[in-house]
Amino acid sequence: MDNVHFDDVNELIKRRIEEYNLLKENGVNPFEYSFNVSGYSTDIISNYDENVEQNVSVAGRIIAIRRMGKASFTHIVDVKGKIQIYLKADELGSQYDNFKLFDIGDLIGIEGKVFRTKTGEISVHAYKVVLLTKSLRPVPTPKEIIDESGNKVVFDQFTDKELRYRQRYLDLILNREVKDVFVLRSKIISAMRKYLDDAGVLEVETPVLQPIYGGASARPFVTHHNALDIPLYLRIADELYLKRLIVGGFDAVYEISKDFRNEGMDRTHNPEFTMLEVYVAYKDYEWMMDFVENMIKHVCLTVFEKTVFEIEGHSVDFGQKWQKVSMVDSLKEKTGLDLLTVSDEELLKTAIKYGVDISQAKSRGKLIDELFGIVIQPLLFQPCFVVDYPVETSPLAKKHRSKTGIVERFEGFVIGREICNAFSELNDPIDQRERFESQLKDKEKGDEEAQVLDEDFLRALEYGMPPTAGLGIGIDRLIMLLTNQNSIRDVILFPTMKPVK
RNA sequence: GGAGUGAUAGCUCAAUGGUAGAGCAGCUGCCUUUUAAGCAGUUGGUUCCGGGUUCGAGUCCCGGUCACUUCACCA
Repeated sequence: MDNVHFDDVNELIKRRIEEYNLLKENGVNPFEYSFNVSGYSTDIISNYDENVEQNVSVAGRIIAIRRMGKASFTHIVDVKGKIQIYLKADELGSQYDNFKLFDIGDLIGIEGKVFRTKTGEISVHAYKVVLLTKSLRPVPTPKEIIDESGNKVVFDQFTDKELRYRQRYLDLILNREVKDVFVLRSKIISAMRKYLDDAGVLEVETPVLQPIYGGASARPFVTHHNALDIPLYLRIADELYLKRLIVGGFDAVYEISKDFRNEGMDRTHNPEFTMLEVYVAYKDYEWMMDFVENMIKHVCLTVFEKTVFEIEGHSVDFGQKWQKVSMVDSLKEKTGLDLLTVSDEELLKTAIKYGVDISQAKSRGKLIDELFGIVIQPLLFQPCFVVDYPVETSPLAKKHRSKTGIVERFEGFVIGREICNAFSELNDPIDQRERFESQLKDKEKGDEEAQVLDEDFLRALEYGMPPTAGLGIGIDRLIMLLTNQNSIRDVILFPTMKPVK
């Protein structure tokens, strides 16, 4: 005991260490090396056949114990779910005595036969029970019942959000639905990869540490490389590197990776987040619209086997053709303002009228973005593509082939939330240089998120980039939508937290 | 960054400015098909941290920490 170090020893931990010592005295290894498992809890239950004797071996963590003297019931959870175990003293002998020293939280292995109890629960009648890992910390003990209407009711649920995020392992042990969300997250990303791979798009990896950050409007994290003695930035987007690869002759590439933006945190923002970017040569944004639409539909069908989702009270159908909404036309319709011809003064006046905070909007492009966000965005429930963005808001997008002052860009929206951003990529290096220079002017005006000029990227464009369609999808937000989660922290396993103390 | 709300036993929560409590978990008994098992008994507290007011502070005041909600910014 004296050589045991816990930062917060209490009676419960002391008792568990005592049990750990007693078990060792009984010749039990409290930290076993392996255990052969024949199947998982929920599979055992669904494969039960009362006419066939089935012997199984399962392993899992004890979440409940009901001791009745010379017999006991315990529930264990494994990766798929939970199952009840029945143990009898006269059948287990010394193993039963050891079981008396087991606690909620311990990991155990069981061999036994499947049966149905008097009260109807399919369980495992153990003829062997071994301790696999002794849990030295008390695990919280929520309890649940199924009420008359068949709904699950949980008592003393582990709900403290701070503890759940900081100690996600406990959250995963105790809240089944949390694990389900992350399994879905994995499946969604797999389905996207499969779709992209099957479409002949090559998965690549580009630098996270960049001497010049670019590809998005955001403030970066800065770090320092000791040997080179230079600052390096954690990437805010993959865009400029992926386009260099298109210049290099790959004609379709994608990357799924973490981006980092040094900005505020809230329900929809984590400092590091997962982004998918796709670039396909010889295609334009019209082609990309069909591509996104089909990819999302494919994900819905393979992971959820449906295209209609109930999201915040709205029935959203990812199976229908996505409607196109023109930013310029819709704003003209609602506000009477023609973005293409309006003067700066007139734009400012209208922005104020609709409640745009002009102290934050440093540029014309930002004002237009804000105005759209307030006036039109909340109206877009069904999946749709917003098109016809003014050139000011999109420094990396190609000018529209027929409409002046407009770029070939679209953003996908679902129930008023943006889920993707794409353009016909700007590949004219002279135009690109002018756009960067215009961004520099915004930066001088105080726009900290304005993009910086990347000379090597311009040089790459000068060698010639084929016409290219590009796409970005914020994966975390897409997963929030599809799994009906209200906070980005509920789709990120270990969200960024401020350290305690 | 602003505003609001909150932090009490391992977990979930109570407590007019007046002895910090309950349920679960734990511990001691009894109990060989229970299931929020049951019955009897019992342990457990830096009330987030630091000041202040008061005869007396979990409670009121000030400062701080962390979280959540919301606004701003952004994806």
